[in-house]
Amino acid sequence: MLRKSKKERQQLLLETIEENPFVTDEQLAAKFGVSVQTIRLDRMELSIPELRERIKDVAERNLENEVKSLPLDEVIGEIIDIELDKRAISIFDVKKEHVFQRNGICRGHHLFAQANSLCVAVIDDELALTVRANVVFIQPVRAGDRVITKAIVRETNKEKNRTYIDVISTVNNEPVFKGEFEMYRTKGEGEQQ
Amino acid sequence: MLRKSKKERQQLLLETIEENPFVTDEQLAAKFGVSVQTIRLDRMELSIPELRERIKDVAERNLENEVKSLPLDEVIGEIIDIELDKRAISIFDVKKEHVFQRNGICRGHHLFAQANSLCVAVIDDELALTVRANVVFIQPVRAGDRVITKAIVRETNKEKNRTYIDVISTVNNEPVFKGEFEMYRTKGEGEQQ
DNA sequence: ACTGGTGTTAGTACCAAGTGCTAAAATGAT
DNA sequence: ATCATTTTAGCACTTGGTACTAACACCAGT
Repeated sequence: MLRKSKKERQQLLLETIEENPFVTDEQLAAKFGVSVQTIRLDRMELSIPELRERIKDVAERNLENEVKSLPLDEVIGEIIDIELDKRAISIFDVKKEHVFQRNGICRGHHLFAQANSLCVAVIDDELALTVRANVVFIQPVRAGDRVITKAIVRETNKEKNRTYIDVISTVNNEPVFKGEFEMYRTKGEGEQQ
Repeated sequence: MLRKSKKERQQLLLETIEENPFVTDEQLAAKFGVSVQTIRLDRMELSIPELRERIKDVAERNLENEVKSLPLDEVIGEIIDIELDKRAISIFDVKKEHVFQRNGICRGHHLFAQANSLCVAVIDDELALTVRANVVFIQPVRAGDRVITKAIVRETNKEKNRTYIDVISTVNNEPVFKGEFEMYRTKGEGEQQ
């Protein structure tokens, strides 16, 4: 086996550990056909921490992320008031993970998600699906802002299995987002898709 | 200091480790005013693995999660083709975390997010913000579906700093979502420095 | 008072996966 | 051949444990 040069080996070492941080020095030594000590010298030179530190880093990054990723399948924002089939209010605190790094402005789909999930929640039915939505982003929202979103049921058409909801989101009482949502619901004639 | 009973201590131990998996036996012993050995017996009885295993578990959970949580602040879906200021295509695999538990149908805001972030991406500008969106959810999308979304720039109005984009999402060539997005941009196309 | 059971503590040997250090080889280049 | 670089070896020590044995401490029952 043609042994690679130091430089090549160190480059590969970087890539290997990047790809799989759970690899031990011993495994690396075997992989590159060198001694464990050589791997350790390499790690020193490249300032790569030891296995346990690497794992810890991954775990710590994760623990932060877990908080971020949880809202993914829950209601976006916190519902603070609800009267089924009539109206609902939720609040959503915009954090730095919700904004564009470049300009600090909240990504539109988070505001949409808050409004949309509030519409789903306000409907007193087993099944509530969004059929159509017309939304307007009135003012940019930034990290640190607290968005208060109100959903008001405008009309329910039992024949068509539709509910129409008006949504308005504000920050400091200034409107930042508004939308009209047309929702499908089963109640009445129980028509399933 | 009244020392807690074994049961109380073990309950608290569980909660403490749940909350902060990075705590060592020594720290726990200090916290509960017992010996390290007692903590270890407790862990045995409760089948709580040692610190390193706990950290590793968190880290491994992460590696899975990374795929899930990354999209939160990146583009939703994977862009597979893009021609700046003209058109773009992304794919998004719907997983079980994207759907309502109750009926297995994808939450609308994920489809919106895919479309919206594709619109942001297709604009060749420093700043691109959604101003208005009219969207229609044509057919329910379910876990396992692969949503292919195409964004086509219809028009750019340089005076108004606006770009209008048509979006259509399909599953197995059947349309499931469509939308019209009005985007704000700082510069007209082809005016980048 | 003696015995038993539960709970707690102490101590030892051992492990993985390292760090930190010194020193000796092996290798390559001039 | 000589010198620097690179690699290897060896040893002591560290953390945060496991696994096991042995010793206490304390309270209850007969």
